[in-house]
Amino acid sequence: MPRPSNTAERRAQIARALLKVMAERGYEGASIGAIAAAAHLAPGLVHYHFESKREILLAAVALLVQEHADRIERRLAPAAGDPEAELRAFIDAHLRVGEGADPQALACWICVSGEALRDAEVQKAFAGALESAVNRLAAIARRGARERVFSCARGDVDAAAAAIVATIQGYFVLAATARDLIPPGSAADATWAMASGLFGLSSATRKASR
Amino acid sequence: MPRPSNTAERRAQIARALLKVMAERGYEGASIGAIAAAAHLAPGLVHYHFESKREILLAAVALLVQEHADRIERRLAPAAGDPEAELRAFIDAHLRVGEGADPQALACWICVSGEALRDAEVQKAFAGALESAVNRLAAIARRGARERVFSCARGDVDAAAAAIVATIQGYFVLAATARDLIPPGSAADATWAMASGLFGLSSATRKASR
Amino acid sequence: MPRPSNTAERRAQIARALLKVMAERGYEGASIGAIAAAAHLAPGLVHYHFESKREILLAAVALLVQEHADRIERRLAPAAGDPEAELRAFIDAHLRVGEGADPQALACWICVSGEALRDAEVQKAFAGALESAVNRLAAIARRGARERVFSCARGDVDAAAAAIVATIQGYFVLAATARDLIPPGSAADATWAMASGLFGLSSATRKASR
Amino acid sequence: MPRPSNTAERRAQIARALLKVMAERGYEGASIGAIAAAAHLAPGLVHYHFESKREILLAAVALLVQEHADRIERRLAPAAGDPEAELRAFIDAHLRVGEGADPQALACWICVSGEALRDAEVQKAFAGALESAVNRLAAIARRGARERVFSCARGDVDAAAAAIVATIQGYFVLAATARDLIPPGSAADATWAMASGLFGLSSATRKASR
DNA sequence: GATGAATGAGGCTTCATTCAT
DNA sequence: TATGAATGAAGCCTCATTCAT
Repeated sequence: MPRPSNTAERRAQIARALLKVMAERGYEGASIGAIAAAAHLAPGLVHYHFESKREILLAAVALLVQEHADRIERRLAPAAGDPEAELRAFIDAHLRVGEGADPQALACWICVSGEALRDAEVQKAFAGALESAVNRLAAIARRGARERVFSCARGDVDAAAAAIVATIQGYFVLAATARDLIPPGSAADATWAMASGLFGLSSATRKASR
Repeated sequence: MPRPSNTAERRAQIARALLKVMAERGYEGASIGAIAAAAHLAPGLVHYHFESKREILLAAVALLVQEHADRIERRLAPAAGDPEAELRAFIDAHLRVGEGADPQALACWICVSGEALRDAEVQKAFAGALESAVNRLAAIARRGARERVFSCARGDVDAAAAAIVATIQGYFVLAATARDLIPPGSAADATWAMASGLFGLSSATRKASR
Repeated sequence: MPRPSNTAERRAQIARALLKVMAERGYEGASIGAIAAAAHLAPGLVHYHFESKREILLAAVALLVQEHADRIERRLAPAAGDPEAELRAFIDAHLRVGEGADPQALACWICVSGEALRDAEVQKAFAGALESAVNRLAAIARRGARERVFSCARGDVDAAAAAIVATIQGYFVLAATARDLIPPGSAADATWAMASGLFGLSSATRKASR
Repeated sequence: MPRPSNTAERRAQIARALLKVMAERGYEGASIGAIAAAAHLAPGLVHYHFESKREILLAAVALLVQEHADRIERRLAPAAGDPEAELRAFIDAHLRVGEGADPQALACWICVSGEALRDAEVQKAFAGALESAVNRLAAIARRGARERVFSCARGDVDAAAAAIVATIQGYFVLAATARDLIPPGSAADATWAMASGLFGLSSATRKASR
């Protein structure tokens, strides 16, 4: 009678430990030993639950992406149905809180972007997360266009969505590496102003922001 | 008969080799041996010219930053005096060519952002480069505001400049990790549209772009 | 099912291997690889049980000192209670056997004295061993003085003890580096004669020696 | 017309630099670069004047030995002709000043004893120096015996001389590694007392010491 | 003689991974 | 499942030595 498997929790525990260590030492710097220590596990156990260090990274990225997505959706929910409010919520969810919140996730996100350059699987997960964001934004934009709230040429929606995601991503990098360059509290507002430029929102609407 | 020192060139040679290797293997993955090989030098020579691997990184970052700055200035020169043209040139210099150009530099830039998280010196250099960009942009914006080309609240100039730099930085990340998300050729235009939103450029002006 | 730790034995095994290698190649010359080989272990294992090479040295010194102390005490036991016999036993234990015995320990002792110059911890252990010897001798001398066997000014006891220890230490060096200078079998006798000079032992007593 | 050779001075300069560096880093720790720096020379020059690092060591040992011998002879000169005074001068020359004097030479001496274990040439030089000391002492002792100042069995002279040299050597080690064990100023006196034991000097004579 | 660059071997250490228990 | 030991491959760095100038 095999004891009930706890592999799932263990895996999450280990993946989370990697995020913790990776945030301050990077992926290469996160040794199995350090990960095990952070997870309060014996080193040998790590390779019982994961084939390789890379597998842990993949699990960690999945965790990171999932938790981020969940958070965004939670923030988006109240604004459901109102494109402008949704757009604003989307931006705020990323930058109003995200600006200072969870520096660990921020650091990991940067690390992951680096690993994505060299690991196809990581790249896929990372790009997938970005794509989801773009798609989410594009959906909002399309609805806004349909409802005449946004004025955006059909074909430009994807470009616009990508631009906003790029801005958010760029703010992440700045926040993590050159925070002083961002006037406090300006990220979300400036992004909103930029989005206004993209979607032809009126000045009036823009002023109303925040 | 003192031999003429060739340390300066050697250092540049080695730093450039690091950029080459780092682009495809990351900083940690760029072993001294690999760097030496890429520079066509004996391994031992690397540590003759550099105290440590980290020193090479610092030199490489300096090189990267300097060459980037030079390129930008070259692109900005023709537009000197015309704020709108300068802004456009600034964006184009980063995203029109940069989009596909020099993937090596792009990858290195991402790597460096990651190292900046853990190394104060790298962080300083990286943040310094971003700050230069922000300052350059802010100067353009201030002039534009003074000349009534841009409408931008005094205090928002820095925020606006940071926002544009963030967007560019974000496009770099997307270009390196999720290129498919960027409709070809859209980066510069979308950024211009966003900048228009920030600086209150009229539709008319916007259409004229590119 | 925690595996029973064998670290203690392994550490001793490795420390002993260091002594072995150090005896013929010196401390610097004792590479981790050579130590591992002498201990019949994989190289990587050495650093599993020791933080650094220096830690091995410290353990080895402790071992060396302990084993030496044990040997001395064993030799001293039969003479317990008779100051003169104890003094003689102390000298013989170091020089009668020590003269030719265990050249490995002898060489290591010299090496350690050298390392003590540069490593505070080693110095502490080395000086501690010497101090123990001095104290042991001083205790014997004090008792001898109390019992009127030795005539020794109160304050000179420590100086006398140190002098004898110095002589022994000096013989070690000579034995290891210039054996020919020591007429065979003369070390213990000459030291005894010198001790007699220090403690005012009568000629008669002196002739009785050995 | 070749420029006049300065090799001799250069060699001495380099050998002396080795002594300086070796005193604080040991022989292995004295890299050619460090030696060159200490000698204010370019690294490449060292191997122009010496075949190998080992050659420098041999030269340095010779220097050390020679300078020591010179110093001793200078100290011995005033006492020439009086065996007891010579003996005392010999001891004082080594321990009265030597106790605290020239810690660099002291450290080097310990280092050299260690190298002597592994290098036949060094061993020869080191043992030679000790032998000279023993012979010098033995000559003094023989004369003292002839003049009835010392009472020392014919055959024991060499053993006695070796014993005194051993004591001195041992004091060197103690002075360098466990100075606290030597009551200040006691080394020479205690050695003299020991020598008295060896040479049957009367109490009266002993008290006159110092 | 002198200089600074070049070479390549080797050392300490870290680490992902495997394994016996 | 879990543990701690074991393995061996690199990696960074130091260094004696050689060389071109």
